[in-house]
Amino acid sequence: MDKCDLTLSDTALQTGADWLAGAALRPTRQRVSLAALLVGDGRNRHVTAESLHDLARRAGEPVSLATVYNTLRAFCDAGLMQEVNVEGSRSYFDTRTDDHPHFFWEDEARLSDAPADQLTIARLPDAPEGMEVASVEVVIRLRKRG
Amino acid sequence: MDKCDLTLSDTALQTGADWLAGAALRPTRQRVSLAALLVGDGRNRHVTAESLHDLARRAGEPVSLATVYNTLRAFCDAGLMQEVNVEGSRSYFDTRTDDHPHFFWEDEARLSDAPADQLTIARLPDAPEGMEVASVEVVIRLRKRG
DNA sequence: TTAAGTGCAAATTATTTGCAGTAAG
DNA sequence: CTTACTGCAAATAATTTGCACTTAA
Repeated sequence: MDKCDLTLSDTALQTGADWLAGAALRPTRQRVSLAALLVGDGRNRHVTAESLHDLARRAGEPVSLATVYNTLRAFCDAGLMQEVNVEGSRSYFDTRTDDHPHFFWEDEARLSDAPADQLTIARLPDAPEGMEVASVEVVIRLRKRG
Repeated sequence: MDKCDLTLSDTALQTGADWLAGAALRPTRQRVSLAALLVGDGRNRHVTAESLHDLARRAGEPVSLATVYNTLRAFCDAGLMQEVNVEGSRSYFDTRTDDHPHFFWEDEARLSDAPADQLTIARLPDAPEGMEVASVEVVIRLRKRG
């Protein structure tokens, strides 16, 4: 309930563990912590390795940065998350895995979901001969009005 | 005429120089060469720093990799090109500067324009309060059918 | 002449990997 | 037990930067 609570609730940890189990990933302490931070409240989350590492540290669940990288990679490989390309340098990861549009807040370098029901692609270019569409990424870049 | 010609034609160099002049960029030998390689034939081109560096070397117009990076950055700042985010690591640069869809050929790590007239976005999410849409990036990822 | 551009090498940033120790099945 | 995971430190990859030299205006 308390959004500033520093420790993960048991329900959050359980949700995280279930999420891992669904992908047959070994539920180590680190993975369960990260999973709980990512999906513990049932909402989608957008993180970078760095931001998730910070979240974990602040929740009192320390995990090495290398493990955060490896874990995010593992979660993506397992189909639990997807990588979103918005910025040349950093990589962003999203707990929602279907094709949906994103807002990228340029001044904060933050990524969030854009309301998918407000996006209508009436026509999409055909895939060239012998190719198929793997995914369609839509990123709406935002800046402060002024 | 010869698509395998190793040296830049005078017309290509002239086109490149004009392109620079349009943005009030000092036409150094290196910049004119790179500009000629990018827009010399009047068509859009999608490059990475590495690929453009290779192109220059093969055209007998050697430019240091650092200068290629600095120059691409300068061209973007001047509004002559735009950066396109498709892959976490590498940055891609496009000589076409309006919002238009891209194909990203995953197996070749190659970027190309998708036919813009075949994309129709009937509805786009509203920008959140106090924000405005800076750009809309659409990347269609392609893989071999199979 | 002078401010800007170039090239090298060194620095930075994001990410991955080797390997010894630790823990899950 | 055995194989996979973790964490550190070192390696890698893409890009940027400091600085002495060169060049366009």
